[in-house]
Amino acid sequence: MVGLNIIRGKRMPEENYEASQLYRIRHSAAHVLAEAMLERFPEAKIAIGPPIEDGFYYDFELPATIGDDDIKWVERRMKKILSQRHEFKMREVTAAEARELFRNQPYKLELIDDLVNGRVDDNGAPSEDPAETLTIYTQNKFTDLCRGPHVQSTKDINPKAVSISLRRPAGAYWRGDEQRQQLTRIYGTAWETPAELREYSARLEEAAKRDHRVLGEKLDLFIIDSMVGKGLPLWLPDGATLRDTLERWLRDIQIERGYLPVVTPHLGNIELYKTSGHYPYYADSQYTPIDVDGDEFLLRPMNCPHHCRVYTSQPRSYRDLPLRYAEFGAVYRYEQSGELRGLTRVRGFTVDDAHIFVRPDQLLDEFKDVVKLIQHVFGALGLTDFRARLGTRDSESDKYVGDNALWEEATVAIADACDELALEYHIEPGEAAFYGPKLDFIVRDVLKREWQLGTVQVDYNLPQRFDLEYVDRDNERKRPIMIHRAPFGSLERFIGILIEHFAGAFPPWLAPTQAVIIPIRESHNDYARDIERLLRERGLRVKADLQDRNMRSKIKRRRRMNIPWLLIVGDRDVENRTVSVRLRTDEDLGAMPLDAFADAAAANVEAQSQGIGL
RNA sequence: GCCACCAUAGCUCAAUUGGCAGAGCGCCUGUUUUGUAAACAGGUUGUUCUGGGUUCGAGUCCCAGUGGUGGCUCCA
Repeated sequence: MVGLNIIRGKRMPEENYEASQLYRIRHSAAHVLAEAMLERFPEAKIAIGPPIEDGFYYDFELPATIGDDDIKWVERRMKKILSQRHEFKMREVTAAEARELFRNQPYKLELIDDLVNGRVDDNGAPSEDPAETLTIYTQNKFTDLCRGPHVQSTKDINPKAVSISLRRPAGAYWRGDEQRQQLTRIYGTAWETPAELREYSARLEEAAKRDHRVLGEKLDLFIIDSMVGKGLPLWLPDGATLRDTLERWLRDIQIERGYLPVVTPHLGNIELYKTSGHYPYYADSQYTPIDVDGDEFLLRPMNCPHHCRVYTSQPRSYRDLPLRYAEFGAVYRYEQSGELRGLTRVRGFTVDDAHIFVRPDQLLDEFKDVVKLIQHVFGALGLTDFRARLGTRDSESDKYVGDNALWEEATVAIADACDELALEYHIEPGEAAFYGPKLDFIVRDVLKREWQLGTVQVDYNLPQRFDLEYVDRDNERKRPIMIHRAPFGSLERFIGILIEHFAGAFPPWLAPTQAVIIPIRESHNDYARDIERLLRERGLRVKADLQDRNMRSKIKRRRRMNIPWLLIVGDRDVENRTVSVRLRTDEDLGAMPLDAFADAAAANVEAQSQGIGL
């Protein structure tokens, strides 16, 4: 097969992955998978089968639905082939020879055409250079169009370190194009040694336990209820407490930095979105208009149009800028049902939005301040594993507003700000917002899916479309520039990622319940209630567990809920006015004066410590 | 939206080739009064996702719908 890595945007584990033995093993395993599949389904059409992170896949057009039995059969057959010794033999062929060899394989013929016409290069990327020769690889009875490299022979692949049973067959469009044939993709994983395969399986199991959808249910944080609707999460009290804590924290930070609160409605007249350009450009992700007394209203997909109208509510002077309008604004977007996933992809979400209106001379500093704010937010939460992406306009697409000069200016401004902050970023064409380029902060969830969280965007277009102005020092009317920014991105997605990041064990300042008081006997209940009251007065989120059950079962229950501090109180504690502190890490700190605990806990929360030590 | 798979008590799961729908946890009642991960006893819990069909008989087989999961496409 050709090395058509249509894994756009997905990172390989290492820079030199393509040169590694592991890459060859996986590439070769993909060929063996194709060989076994052709034995099972001789009429199958083969597409492509590259190595990917942690494994490989191969796409097929199959004559029938594939079942578990087929997968098992193919896996057994692969292992059989791998246990024999078959060389991977490379041969150069002309295009004519290749067409003859693959005359019954339409996908291969299409690839051959593209290669010789120079429409794609070996990596599947657009290319100007026609390929001069093609290469094929043969092992056992299977030959594939492929640029290699491969292992020398099947004996270089340990059958015990290969598995194709990992995932069920999946649909995938030919060349990633929704309009084209849907193929059946079979994923496999392959490693150099069985021990590595076992580690990988263990890693998957561990990841499943951190899944925010699993923890969200276990910790009573949120539900997604089918009667309310897909992609519309309901926040339960503990989840809402976590969310509220984050909101208040960010709100305070923003007030310190001169942001001004605004509150605007979730609907707007369609004229608002025609003016902003959302209506045509964003149509695919909007809900159909709602008829209100003969006018059409849209559930808002973004908050910026409303904030632009706040700006125009008064004449503005150059002295007023920068103006920073902040709102935790709920937005609604139509997402295809198959794309919804827990809290990370929903249909209604809250953006920790702000729109900053600046003069041109203020743009760079203001942009840098925003990036620093985002870095501060990520840093405070220990989110260090992210990458910064500069999304630019795709020159071939027509889904953007505004002329090139403005886009160029905005893109340069972002790049300059990053350079001045020594922030590493990479450029991805086609990832811009429809009104301007943006800098995104991207993290991965437990299943290694990447999600965009924080974002900063520079926009010259909406100010123009809304005819925003300020009166400058020289008494001329000038156009402000707009910065759109959201450090969390969406509260829903951010918290989803945060749940996985902390594996549900939140630092005390975020934990919905920070401490539970567990009386040893019923006679200690009054003391437990006293402690509860006192700690609540200190601003701590605590509960006295007064249920009629024994202490040990209460400990077990609360441990499961990842409560940072358990305060066990018995006769000795009542007498000495102490609490016996047990940490969620199972460390027993022993008895400590109640006031000392209150001080230490309040200090820990105040400092937003990552640890739970006192 | 597309391809595939799945759906049994609040949760995790069982139910032989189609033959009376079960267990643990939870919940309720009583007994127990406990010093660091489950005291004991009894009780309760069902439109087997929904609607049709085949059959003497359907949790089990067939069709349609709904919801979920994995993947593709798309995106905060």
